[in-house]
Order: sequence, then C-alpha cells, then structure tokens
Amino acid sequence: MAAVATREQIVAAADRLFYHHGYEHTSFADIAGAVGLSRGNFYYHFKSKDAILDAVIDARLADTRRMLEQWEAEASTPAGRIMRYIEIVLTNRADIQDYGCPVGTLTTELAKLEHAMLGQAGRLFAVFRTWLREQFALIGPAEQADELAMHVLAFSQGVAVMANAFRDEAFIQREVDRMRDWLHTYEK
Amino acid sequence: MAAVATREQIVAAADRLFYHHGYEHTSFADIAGAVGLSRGNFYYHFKSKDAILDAVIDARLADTRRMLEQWEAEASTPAGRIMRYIEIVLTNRADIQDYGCPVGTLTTELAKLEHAMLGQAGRLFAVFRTWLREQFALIGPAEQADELAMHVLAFSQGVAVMANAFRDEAFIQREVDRMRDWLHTYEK
DNA sequence: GTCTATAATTCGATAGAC
DNA sequence: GTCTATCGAATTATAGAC
Repeated sequence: MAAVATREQIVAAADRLFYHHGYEHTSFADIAGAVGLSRGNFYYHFKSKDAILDAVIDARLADTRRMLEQWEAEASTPAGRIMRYIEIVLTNRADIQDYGCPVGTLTTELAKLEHAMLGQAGRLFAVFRTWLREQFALIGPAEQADELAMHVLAFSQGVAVMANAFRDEAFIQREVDRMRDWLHTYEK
Repeated sequence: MAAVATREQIVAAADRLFYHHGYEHTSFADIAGAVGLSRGNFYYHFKSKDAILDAVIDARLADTRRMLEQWEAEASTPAGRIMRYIEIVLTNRADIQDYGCPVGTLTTELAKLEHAMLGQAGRLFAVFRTWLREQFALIGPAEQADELAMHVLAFSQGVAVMANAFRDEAFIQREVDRMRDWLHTYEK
C-alpha cells in the first residue's frame, strides 16, 4: 500500500480510538490492529505515540476548519451560523452520549497527563472560539464577542459531559432549546 | 500503623492522585509512594485497583453529603443553597483550572474505559442532581425542578472544562455572575 | 513497506519471610 | 502489618530479514 494512504488510515483509526477509548488507553497494538498492520511496521510511519497524536490533532484542525467554512457557506446570518454550532450537540448526540465531546475529553485527559501536546489540543478549542467571536462581533459590540463565544463553548461542554454521564437525549434537546432562546435575545 | 488509619491514608492519596492525574495514569506504585508504603503491602489493604476506586468513590459520596448538609445549615433559602453550588466553581477555581471537576473528569474517563465502576461514579452526579432538584422544587413547579437541576449541573461542567482548557479565572467569574442573574429570575 | 522477533520497562497482582 | 522478591502480561520501541 502507498505510504500516504497507510498514514491516512493510521491517523483515521487513531482519531477514532483516541475519541472512543482515550489517548492513554489506546495502545499501538490497538491502532495497528484496526488498520490491519503489524506493530513493527508501525514505526515506519510514526516514530512515537506523541507523533500520532500530533497528526490526529492536525487532522481534526483541518476537519474543523472545513466544517466552519461549510457552515459559513450554508448559513447566511451570523446567528444562524452560531446556531449550527449550538446544534452540534444534537447532530452528534449519539457519539456525545457514548464518548463525550472529542475536543473537551481530549483536552481534559491531556491536562491530567501533563502532556506536552496539551497546547496543541487547545488550538482545537481556539479555532471554535475565534470563529464564534467573529460571528458575535457581527451582531453586537466587539467587546462582548469573546465572552459570548466562551459562553457558547461552555454550553456545549456542559451538555456533552452531562449527556455522557446520564445518556439523556431529552436533556440535550431542552438545553439546545434554552440556548436558542438565549441567542434570539442577541440576534440582530 | 493501625490498619484503619493506613486504609484512610491510601484512600486519601488515591483520591488526590486520581483527581490530579486520572485513574488509569495513577499506578499502585504512585499511591504506595505517596503513602510511604511498599507495593507488596498494598494488597493487604486493597485486593485490586478497582477496590481502591470503589473506596474513593464512597469517600467522595460521604464528603459530598456532608458538604450538602453544611450548605443546608448555613444557607437559609433554597436559592441561597443553589448559589452555594454555583459558586463552587469559584471556591475551587485553583483546582478546577488545573484538574477540572473531580466528578466530571472521573465520569468522562470511566466512560471511555468502559469501566465497571462508571455506574458508581454516576452516583456522585446523582447526589448533586437530587439535592438541586429538591431546592428548585421549593421555589417553583415540581415538574421543572429536575431539568433546572440538570441545567445547573451542565453549567458547572461547562465552566470546569473551559476553565481547565484556558486557565481563565475572569471567565469563571463572568459565568458565575451570569448564572446568578439567571437564578434570580426563578427566586421566590 | 511490511513482517517477525525481541529488548527494556512498567503494570497489576501474588508468595512468603519476618 | 510490613517487607522483599518475583510472576505474567502489556506497554513503547528497536533490529533486522524479506
């Protein structure tokens, strides 16, 4: 198999396994097994577990930026774009109930491990924060835009943790409705 | 040393280490080292790592119930008691910025490990949920009490995850202020 | 590029002396 | 109740054949 294709398969498998079972709990053997590769050959593509994590975060950053561009193309108003973010806990409710938020849970885990890649993972949050801030700046005072962005991020993380803990779909829907009402008070 | 005192020391050390570094990342050697015990002697007190986790959760449940009783003794109104919960992210802001919420991060980790003790950890959330529900039932319709309790829990988890990710103390204060305003609209 | 074999370490857990 | 010694399995990572 071409090295590039194998590398992409490894990153995709690691991404999924890190999300489902956590970074530390996922071993090389798990990733190799998921791709159908021997452990030995693994080191031809990635020289360390940290290197895989780095590649996974890069891939998630690229995916996130692609998603945000798509939202900008599909939703015509800033409030509509913010709602796309808010509704992500509804769109991904099945995964969120099983595994929590991919960004939040990775950041939480890396913080406890005092892992060198924690700063890299923080960039995932930062991409959403910057994008939300830009949307809020279009419908209200620029001084408030960042704290409103942080409020929306905190909403998504709170819902994700509780939905994961209680596996309660109705709860997610109620919190999204509550957030929609809140957003309407800011909507231009 | 008396077995009871040693056991309590082990539970206290494990509690702290599980919170700071996570359950899986904490080894027997870490706990034994913190208590000043040899690895071998460890198994006289606990026969498995799961048994320690069980004891840690029991200790946290007892601590939580004690704290809630104290809040009931100190705050005369239901809204005042709910505010005590909301302000916990401010009271414990140093630990929360470093390690997140002890309940939320443990539950998140155990869910990913598909650990048998996940249900036990869920009881920690349930204790807060039940208590908050009771407080809300005293100031409004009983049908809404549980979803308001869940909303407050989600608030605390969202703030904890974001405060841990960005280490932003001003953010915590702003979110608490926002929540205080929200609570006043329900206050009797 | 992929494999087998294996080194070096750490893990949870046990046995048995004192 | 505490210790040392150790087991067996799993971990990350390397070496070298093909």
